[in-house]
Amino acid sequence: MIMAHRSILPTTWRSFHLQLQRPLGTIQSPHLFFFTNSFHSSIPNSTATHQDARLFRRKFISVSFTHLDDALASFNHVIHMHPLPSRVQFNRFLSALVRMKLYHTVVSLSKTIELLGISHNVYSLSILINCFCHLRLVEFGFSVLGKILKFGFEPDIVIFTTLINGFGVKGKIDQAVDFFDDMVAGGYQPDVCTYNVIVNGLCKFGKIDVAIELLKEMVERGCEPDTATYTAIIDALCKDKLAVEALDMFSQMRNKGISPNVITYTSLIHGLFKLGKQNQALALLNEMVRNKISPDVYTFNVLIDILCKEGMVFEAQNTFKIMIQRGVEPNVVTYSSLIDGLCISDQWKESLALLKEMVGRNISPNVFTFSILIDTLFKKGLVSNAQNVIKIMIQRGVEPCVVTYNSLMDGYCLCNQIDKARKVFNLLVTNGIVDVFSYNILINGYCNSKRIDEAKQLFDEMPQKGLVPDTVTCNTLIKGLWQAGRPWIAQELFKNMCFHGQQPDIITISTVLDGLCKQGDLDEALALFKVMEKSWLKPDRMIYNIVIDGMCKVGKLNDAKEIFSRLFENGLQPDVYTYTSIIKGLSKEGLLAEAYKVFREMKEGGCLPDNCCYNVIIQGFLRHKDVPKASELIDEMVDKGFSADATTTELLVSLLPNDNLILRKLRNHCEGSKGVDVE
DNA sequence: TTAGGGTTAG
Repeated sequence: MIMAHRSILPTTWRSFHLQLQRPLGTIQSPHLFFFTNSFHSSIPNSTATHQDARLFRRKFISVSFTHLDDALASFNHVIHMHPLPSRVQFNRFLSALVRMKLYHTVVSLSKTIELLGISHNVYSLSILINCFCHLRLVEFGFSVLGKILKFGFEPDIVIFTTLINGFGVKGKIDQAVDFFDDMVAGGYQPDVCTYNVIVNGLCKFGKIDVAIELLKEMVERGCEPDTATYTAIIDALCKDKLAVEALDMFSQMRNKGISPNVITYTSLIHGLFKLGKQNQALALLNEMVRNKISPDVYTFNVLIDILCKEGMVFEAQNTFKIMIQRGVEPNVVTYSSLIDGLCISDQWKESLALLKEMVGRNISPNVFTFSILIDTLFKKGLVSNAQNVIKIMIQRGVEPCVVTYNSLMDGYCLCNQIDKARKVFNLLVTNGIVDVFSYNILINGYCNSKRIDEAKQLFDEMPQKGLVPDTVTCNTLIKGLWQAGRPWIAQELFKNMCFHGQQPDIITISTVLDGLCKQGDLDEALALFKVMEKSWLKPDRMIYNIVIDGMCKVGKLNDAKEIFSRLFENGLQPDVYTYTSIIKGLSKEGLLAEAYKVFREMKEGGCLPDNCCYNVIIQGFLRHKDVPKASELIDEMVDKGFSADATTTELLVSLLPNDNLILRKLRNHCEGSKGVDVE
């Protein structure tokens, strides 16, 4: 869908770039830290001057840092100074780290601050709860709540909202709702943030309908929804591919006088792009800029990623330049998307240069960045390079995840080291992180190595691991089973797959259809073909050819003719295989005149007979003892540089004396072309 | 000085 509109994209993108390049009046100045390694210039040391110390203190108090290293340098300075910053100042500092999503760091520094003798207050404990919740450690958050109660502090709605969110982050939406109800029963009035946490939890859990109901109820309960409420729902609708509903919700919020912000626009733009609605997405982007809402790092990341996935890396790089010109600092996501784009378009050297650049700018590659690189290396067959990158990744403290290991498995399978892939797979099982992708890769590996029993065994064990085979799993195994000569099991699997609402791909269907035709199960094949014609997955020429050939082989010529005419109705053109099947079918039934007519007419349809087609028609005439017509066609065939196949030769030998002129001609031709043995 | 919504890999 996205590809279909590609031709209109560049012009529209140029106009967007021009829009963005215009000054908005409120453009932020670029962060100085972006171009310098601020960490090294600010490491505390014994020679630091009194002026330096004042600078660090000021930096700490004004929380003017953009990187972890920079923040830590400030922190390490102030904790050695007298007097120590106040609890309020430490809390401001920790809050800044929370905004940078540095939750682990906050937990660790909180302990340090406490050890310095700075006692907690309700805000610092609230910050700590928030960090535990974001780290999916809601239970730790509750133990901090215990501490709050022990200290005699009164927990407020902010703390309860944070804990409700903690359940939501872990996907425990029922517990989130229970806790919300307990809180209301305890006399606490939820505010818009509390509702938003529940709405977002419901959305993330796939319960968008319930979230929309809650949106309506909020008003009745005296709490007006805000931009964040609508944005959470709009984003969920987009991710559920419900673009119309998302746009409807967008107008609904504006009609209520609730203004969309950069997050709302980014969600919608992202969703519309993903759904192939480029024009609408670009219109919104322009509208957003017109409304003086500046695209931020998330917006630019969405644009860069979409451009990269469209293969428009050059445009993505331009967008990256504009982003920097506008003072929006790229992050690990920006770089990962660009690296991915460069890898996709085979610009391997450029992607490594970009990796170097990001490290130089103090942006650490994460598990996504490494996985992109590793996957590309494996797909290029550079196994040892990929293994080296995994080592580097581990050395840098980035833990490989199931995606990384799946790439490793796929790499081993690609170079026929299936047993090594199995070892990795077993490791994933032991660690409880094996997923459907892991199974798909290994099943495919076993199928390609002709170890179909192991492939089937893996497929059968998936439910025990709590995994449901997906379309790829089924398609892979069906093809494997068929190639391994197990058509019945493959057919059964195919039926189960359709029964469970999974969509087989066209290759799987053609494999199954071909098998059914070869078994002579034409009724089943025809039924499947008819279902396909009515479905979204329209039969292609290969599918038509399989069915027409099957019908012709069993003499169902009327059915074959009907399907042949439908091929044109569906905007497809027959090829030489289609004609050959029909000619063969007609000849077999003794309808030589008709077969010959089709043979001559196919040229008019822009399709020339090939070697096989000539042999088929010649065999038809020979089988019906029409030697003059056969010899006329043999002459024509030889003149065109084709030769007789084994069956034609066999028929000729049985029909004609050994020194026949036609045979001699064929023999001479075949000796010249070292083709078929005519003796 | 404490809470909520948007971005990257197979």
